[in-house]
Amino acid sequence: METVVGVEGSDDGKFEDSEIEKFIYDTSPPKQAEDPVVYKLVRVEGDGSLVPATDDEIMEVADLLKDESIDMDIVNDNDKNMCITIEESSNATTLLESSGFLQCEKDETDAGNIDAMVQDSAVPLLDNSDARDIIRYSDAGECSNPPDPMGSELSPAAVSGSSKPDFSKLKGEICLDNLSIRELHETFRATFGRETTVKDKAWLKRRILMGLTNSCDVSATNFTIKDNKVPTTGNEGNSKKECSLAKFSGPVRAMDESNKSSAVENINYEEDSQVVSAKRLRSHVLVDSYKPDGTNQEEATAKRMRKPTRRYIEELSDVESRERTSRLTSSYRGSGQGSPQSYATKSVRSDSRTFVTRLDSFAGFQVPCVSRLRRSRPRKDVMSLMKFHHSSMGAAAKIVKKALHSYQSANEGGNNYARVNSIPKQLVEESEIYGHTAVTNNTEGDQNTTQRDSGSSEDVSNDNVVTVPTAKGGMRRKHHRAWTLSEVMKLVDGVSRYGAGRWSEIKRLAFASYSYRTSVDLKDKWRNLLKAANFASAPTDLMNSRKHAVTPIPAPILSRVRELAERNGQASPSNVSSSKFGLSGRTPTGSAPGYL
DNA sequence: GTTAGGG
DNA sequence: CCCTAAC
Repeated sequence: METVVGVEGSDDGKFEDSEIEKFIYDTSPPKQAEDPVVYKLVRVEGDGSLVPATDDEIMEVADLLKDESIDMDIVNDNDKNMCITIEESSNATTLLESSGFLQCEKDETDAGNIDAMVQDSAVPLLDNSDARDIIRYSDAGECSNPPDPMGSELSPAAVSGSSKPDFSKLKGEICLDNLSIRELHETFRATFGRETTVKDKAWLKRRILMGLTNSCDVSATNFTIKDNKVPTTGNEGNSKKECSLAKFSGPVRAMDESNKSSAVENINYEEDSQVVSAKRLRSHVLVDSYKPDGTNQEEATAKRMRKPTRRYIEELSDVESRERTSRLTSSYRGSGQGSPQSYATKSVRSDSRTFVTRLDSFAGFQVPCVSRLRRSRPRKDVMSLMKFHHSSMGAAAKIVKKALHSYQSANEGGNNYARVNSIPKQLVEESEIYGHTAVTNNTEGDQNTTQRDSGSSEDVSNDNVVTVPTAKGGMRRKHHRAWTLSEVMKLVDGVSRYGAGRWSEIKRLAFASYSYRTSVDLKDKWRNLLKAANFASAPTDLMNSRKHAVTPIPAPILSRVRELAERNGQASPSNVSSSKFGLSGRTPTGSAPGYL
């Protein structure tokens, strides 16, 4: 709690680059701790008594894993480095679930051997200082727990080379070094609620630190642990030590007290913590930890969080756009040299929406700015917000920026661009084959694409972004995604099933896998189909005549569309002239023609 | 948040 | 496909 509070206190909202990095790294610990929390909870309690929410927790974990795994697969394919975690995480989690949790239960059964168990479980992990493993573990942490202290202690560098580890390590050593073995034992007891016979100072220290860290995290977020502790904490002096230890945990958690942006997140965290329900906590943690999957889950959520898309901002002011362009160019060139912030910004700007989206989902941050769904145009209010508070962005925006940035820096391998760029491509490809898709040029995309690789130009079509001159004189970006036959068929099918007009339903049920097709898109497409269908039917076979039709829709489908339209009492908008006069005549069944 | 329509 | 008005 203390830690959190401290964070909360800061309202600044400003972050430095370094801070950002910290932020990113820091975020992982909480989730990591989570599992540990459970773990610990079970074990400790077992020592003294029972294991309450364990089942639920497990279930939840399983669910979470499930969800994650689904979303993550894609990510993983794209970039192993970036998403290290995701696919593997699921595995790891599973592993943990089976091994860790089960183990815990086992421990519970015979409390006598707890010590041994602890040793067993703890030591191996520690010894395995393989960076890769640790990372994996921690990532899995979303649902499982990767002992933060362990990771930091053993292989600081392993954790993406952040500087955090050193800090924690240092602190921990200082705290415990002054304690005698007896004191260590006491501390141990206070921490774990049981005695230990181990005489090895180093081991004790390690264990305590570990335990405390976990417990601290827990205590900060969850009451359960606290409760566990309470019984054992009766001893005097122990509490004191705990406090110091708790302090220690603070840093580990990595929340920079001066870091305002993270503060926001923390606040939420805390709030949830108020709720005893572990379940809730869990879910929350996931959110905070930037569950990659977030995007996919509820578009609505993403929408709310997102910050106005660049393009909108650009559109708002010509100056801005100009600036952006220049910046983009320069930034791109100096990707390695520029300050991190500029780098991040640039990268974000440079790429198309898809990219950003991808980014967010991959990294697992919640990037408000762009939802995975294609266009997310800012609401009016948002725009206005941006306009008026240009200099002082909202907290959310800041956070996003930060997250993005951190993400970038985390993956800074020198070739971020290439990697990043590849992501969108894959993504696009995942859903469909765009063999016949019209290729538009994507100015920005091309730039990036070119850089990364050759022969990727085709892919760009996925994220078609075209600049279109507007009446105002500004340029507006328009992305186009040709409707594939399969999509059209799905649409038709959906309409037949759920009825025209229930676009959201159709979108949800029939187009669940097409994130880029919104209900509005469906509606528009249907409108066009209707037009086409009526058009084709009335004259001769216009369809055949126009070989260059943008979307060659097979006659059968069109006829089906017509049929459906009729069934639904829809009339073709284009045929107004004919239907104008024959309101009653047009519809055999007598249903309203639909247009007046 | 959805839909319908106009641009 | 974008943007809005209505609901």
